[in-house]
Amino acid sequence: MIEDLSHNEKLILNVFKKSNKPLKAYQILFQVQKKGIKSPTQVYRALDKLQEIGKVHKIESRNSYLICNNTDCLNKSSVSFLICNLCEKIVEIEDKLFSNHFSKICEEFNRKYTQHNLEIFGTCISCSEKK
Amino acid sequence: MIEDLSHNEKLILNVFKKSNKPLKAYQILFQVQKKGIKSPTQVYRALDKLQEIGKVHKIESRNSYLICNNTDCLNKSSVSFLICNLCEKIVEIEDKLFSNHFSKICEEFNRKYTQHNLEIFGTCISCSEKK
DNA sequence: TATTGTAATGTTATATTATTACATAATGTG
DNA sequence: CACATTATGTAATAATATAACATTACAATA
Repeated sequence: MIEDLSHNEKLILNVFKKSNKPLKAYQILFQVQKKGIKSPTQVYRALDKLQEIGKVHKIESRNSYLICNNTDCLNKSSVSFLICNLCEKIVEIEDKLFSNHFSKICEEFNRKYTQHNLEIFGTCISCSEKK
Repeated sequence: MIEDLSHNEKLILNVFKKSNKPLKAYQILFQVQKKGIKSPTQVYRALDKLQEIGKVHKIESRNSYLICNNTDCLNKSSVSFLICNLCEKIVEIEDKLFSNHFSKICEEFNRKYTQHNLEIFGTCISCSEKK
């Protein structure tokens, strides 16, 4: 629940809401320094919490973080993204299907599925048209 | 072709061959310091090349690198891994199927698939049995 | 309201991962 | 050999992330 976010957590969530783009931890830090947050630790703490509750996801290959606009994101820890290889625009995909599919794959390899991280790179329509 | 790897590239590929586990750049650096390699730059350069030719893949969520044992890996830039969430054992999955599937998803979103990065987390059999 | 326990914050330092920029050496080709 | 190209070496620094510990805020309850 967003209501019980702490002061710092709300601050940083707001930075995401305003930008609606993937952000890096130190970009966020620079944004909130005006508001009194001084150290990376504080940012990373908030990011951790926001990730735990599924409001923010990390894009591993980019070391960046993206707000989740799904009202109640299923992807607490599992995430699937489409990333444009040219302009870096990123879209999150909802994915019950993926989880089921990946669970089966895990079974084949004698593993118990817990979560996944999927990044699909491709050229978005506007970048395709620019050529 | 492995034959036309440079001296440093071969050195570092050998470190992977000996360990056969995911390695971090600075772990590699410590290993090869005996052999005269002194700086991270040198390691990262070799890693870049090894990744380009598909002999090594990066595991983004771990900032680590893994040798690819497929004789001629299809996954030059696309990779799919199973990662044990407990012991961190990692297995690479070959995946023509994935690429096809992800291409279709890209089409649905008006994108042209280029590559992907998939990390499926799950508990491996030996970790399951330990409980 | 005083006490006390917990969660949140603040602060400093440092670890880890990766790149830039530039200098030097080695190697192949005309 | 001369020259271009590729590989190496070297130093500095940027970018990302965590550890450790001090302080404050705040709610529960005696």
